[in-house]
Amino acid sequence: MPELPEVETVRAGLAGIVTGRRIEGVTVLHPRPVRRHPGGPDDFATTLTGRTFIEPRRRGKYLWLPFADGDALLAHLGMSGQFRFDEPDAPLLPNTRVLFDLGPDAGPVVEPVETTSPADATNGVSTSSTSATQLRFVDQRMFGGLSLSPDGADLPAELSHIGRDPFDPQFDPAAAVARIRAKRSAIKRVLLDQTVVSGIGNIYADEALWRARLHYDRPADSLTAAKARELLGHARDVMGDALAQGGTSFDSLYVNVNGSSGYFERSLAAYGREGLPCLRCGRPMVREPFMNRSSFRCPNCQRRPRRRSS
DNA sequence: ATCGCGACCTGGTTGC
DNA sequence: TGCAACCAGGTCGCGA
Repeated sequence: MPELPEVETVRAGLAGIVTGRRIEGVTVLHPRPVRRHPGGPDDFATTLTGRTFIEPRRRGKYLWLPFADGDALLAHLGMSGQFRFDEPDAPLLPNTRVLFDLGPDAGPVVEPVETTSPADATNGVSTSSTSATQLRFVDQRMFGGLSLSPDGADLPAELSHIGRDPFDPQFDPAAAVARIRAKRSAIKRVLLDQTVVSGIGNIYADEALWRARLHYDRPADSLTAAKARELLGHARDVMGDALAQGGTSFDSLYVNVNGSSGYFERSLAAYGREGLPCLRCGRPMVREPFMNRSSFRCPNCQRRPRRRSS
């Protein structure tokens, strides 16, 4: 599921749960998610135990969970990664890969739920649990990964090649426009290139291109600076809209995708709308393969570019 | 140096 | 009904 808005939702959820807490133990159930950790699963478990989290951070689709000692736990959700927070004896979801047992929350004391109140009996929703202390990494396809990044609290060295995302306070729009226009590749390929601008994936690339009325195959260096600036603005706007929606439909206990739920019903104008009318002109949207994946566009609003003349 | 493709995985859905 | 093929929102490394 994860492009920038989804990863940011996870980050914010993790921030409320792990910050200030100590790792009491780590269990690696499958070695693949820690494949990028140099010491392997056993070292991953032992080296993380005893460390204390400070507030999680994000760049693009990457997360890192800094420790008070200056190192960090680097995490990428891949295509299907989730963090879940559960009671240690709760049944494991399928594809649970790594367990982190956390010590008690050392942060501000939370008002205990008044369970004897008749008012509470009316809403059967359990909104909090004082015994949930296990952070779980669940990942079906295992494209995601976890590793310890030495001295990575500020910015993991592994992310040095990842460009700033549009929500980064130090994001430089003019520089991003210049990087885009320096590429001869198709504009969608450039949007997906995380070294140029990070955080944009297949869905939001299609949404941004639809808003800008651009065809995915348009050479990036054929865009005017104004058009490139507009496109970046659309990318940021659509991800901001998704983030605003995502923030509301989550149970704060579960740091992530509940997998199901109505979160998926974001207002998408392009992605997944094959055969449905373009929300601007009414023509049926089409799906076409591009870079071994699906691209959705309006055949009227987003015309295929003429071939480059030189 | 840059670009494009295939590999890496599991599981749900589609079509014969 | 069975089974193969296809599809999934990402990233990396390799060869050209």
